[in-house]
Amino acid sequence: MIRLFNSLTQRKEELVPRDDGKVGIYACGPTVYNFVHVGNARPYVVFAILRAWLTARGYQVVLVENITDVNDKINAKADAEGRSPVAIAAEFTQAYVDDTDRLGVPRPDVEPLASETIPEIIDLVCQLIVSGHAYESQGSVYFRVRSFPEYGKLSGQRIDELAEETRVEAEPGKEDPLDFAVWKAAKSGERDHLWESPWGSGRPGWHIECSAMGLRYLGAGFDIHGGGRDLIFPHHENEIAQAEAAGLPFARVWMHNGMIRAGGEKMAKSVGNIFLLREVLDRYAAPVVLIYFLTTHYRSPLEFSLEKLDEAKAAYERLVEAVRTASFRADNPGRGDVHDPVSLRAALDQARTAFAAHMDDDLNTAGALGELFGLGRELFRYIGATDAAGHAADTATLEDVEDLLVECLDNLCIAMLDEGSVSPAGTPGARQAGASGATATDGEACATDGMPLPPAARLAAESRWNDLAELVDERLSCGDATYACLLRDHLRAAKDWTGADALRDRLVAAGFEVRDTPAGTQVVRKG
RNA sequence: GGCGGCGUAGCCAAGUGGUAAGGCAGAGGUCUGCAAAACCUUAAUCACCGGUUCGACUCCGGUCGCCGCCUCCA
Repeated sequence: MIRLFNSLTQRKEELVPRDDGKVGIYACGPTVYNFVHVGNARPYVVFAILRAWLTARGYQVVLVENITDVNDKINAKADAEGRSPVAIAAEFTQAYVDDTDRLGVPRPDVEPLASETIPEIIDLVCQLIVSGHAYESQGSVYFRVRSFPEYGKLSGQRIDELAEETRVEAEPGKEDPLDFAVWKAAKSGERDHLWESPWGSGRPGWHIECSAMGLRYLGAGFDIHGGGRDLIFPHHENEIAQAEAAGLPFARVWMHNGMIRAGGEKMAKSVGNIFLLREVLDRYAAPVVLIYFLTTHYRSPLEFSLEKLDEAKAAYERLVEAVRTASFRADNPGRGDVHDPVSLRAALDQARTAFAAHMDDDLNTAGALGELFGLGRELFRYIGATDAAGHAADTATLEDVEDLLVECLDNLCIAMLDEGSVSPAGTPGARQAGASGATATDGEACATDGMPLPPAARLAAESRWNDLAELVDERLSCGDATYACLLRDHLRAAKDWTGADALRDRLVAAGFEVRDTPAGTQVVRKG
């Protein structure tokens, strides 16, 4: 059973989709007048992971995330730069897609543009006018807030109190200061980014595009609507009013992510404490940024700092180490009796169950990740105990551990990067086998001029150490440490410490970190 | 002023009516030819004050502090 905290009711509720087995999610995306910052990226990540988890749970999910490309701020920027609003919107829409793509998180299923939803918006405005919930005035159309008794149900505000405290200035043409524009008449001199309507040339008000797009793609009474907490009022409140006053039930569950802060204050363009997503991704690999996001519950505020990213990186590397170790030891179990994996098996079951339970419980990614770390510790303990006893590792269990870790991390959209790639240039998805012969994938990239190389393992088996040694540097230059590892195993077995150390130095120079294990030399690529 | 949230070890952060996951950092130790990685040990009367309860960090009330929204904002 999936439970989600619903801002509308202020409590966790069981997810009961409108249509059996299907979940529709609408999340508020950016207004494109600048590069997105880390704060903008949080909902992008949160709702992508919600979709991933619901999908893993067997639901058929549609995630709609709008791009608001019609907005006063876009026009303001265009004016300031002497450019067209269309050009500004196009530039930053592309930048948004480029930047968020780098997170390595699957894109939303639909990313509608406000500018492509104008007919639906006009239609909705017409319905509101017909039903008496909106009125035209001087070419603009306003929503009559007092005509909608439920106004304030999401934000917990009462209309009368809003009226008393409102800082909204009375605009000419408004019946009530609380009323808000659903359609804005073109100002004199404006030419771009305008559409014809029954009320003359103009553009939609800020909130209505989301009502229209949500209804268009997910239909009335859709399941989940998400966005940042700061959007609760007035944006989401108004979305509800516009849709429901028109007789169309809106979202049933509202999810709001907490704000990212910097220096104790909300990260916001207006505060000037923003860190652009692209800047962060230039310094930290995508999975590290995801760990940073996901080790705090999505509803809590999250402080941004480079130190926290560094901690996330260390945490990520521990997970990578666990996956790498499970993989390497599964491939190189060692000799002797198989060490009893009962405790590791228990940890595996525990992690599998608890991970899912945490995710089911309002997307508790922090708790879920904790389970993975716990499994990692049990894995390391098992390996340690196995080595201490001079036993062999249980291959099947280790493979199960690796599979579970990778699968769970995949649910969190956290890719296990090739360790050499724990740097921004990394390619997601590569999994290193970890064994002495682990770098086969890299070796493939290195042409051999059609000449089949003698497999390192065969040379070693035949004790042709000189032949092996001759190939070490050549293969190392191709990123293949296989030969070096096997030669080093030989040197260490012969207690040739000088030779073994020298070879380690060469491996390090080639970008590898070297670890001696009872099962042989393990190398790890370092970025 | 109204609405909402938060306050858990040095830092970050889960969580539960029955004596507190995990990550980072620190200290000591183990393993190792030396390393690396890992493991072990080590730290919290869960902001404060009351109340309910056999028992609360977890429920209720109050206080203090911090944050968000009420204006554009993910």
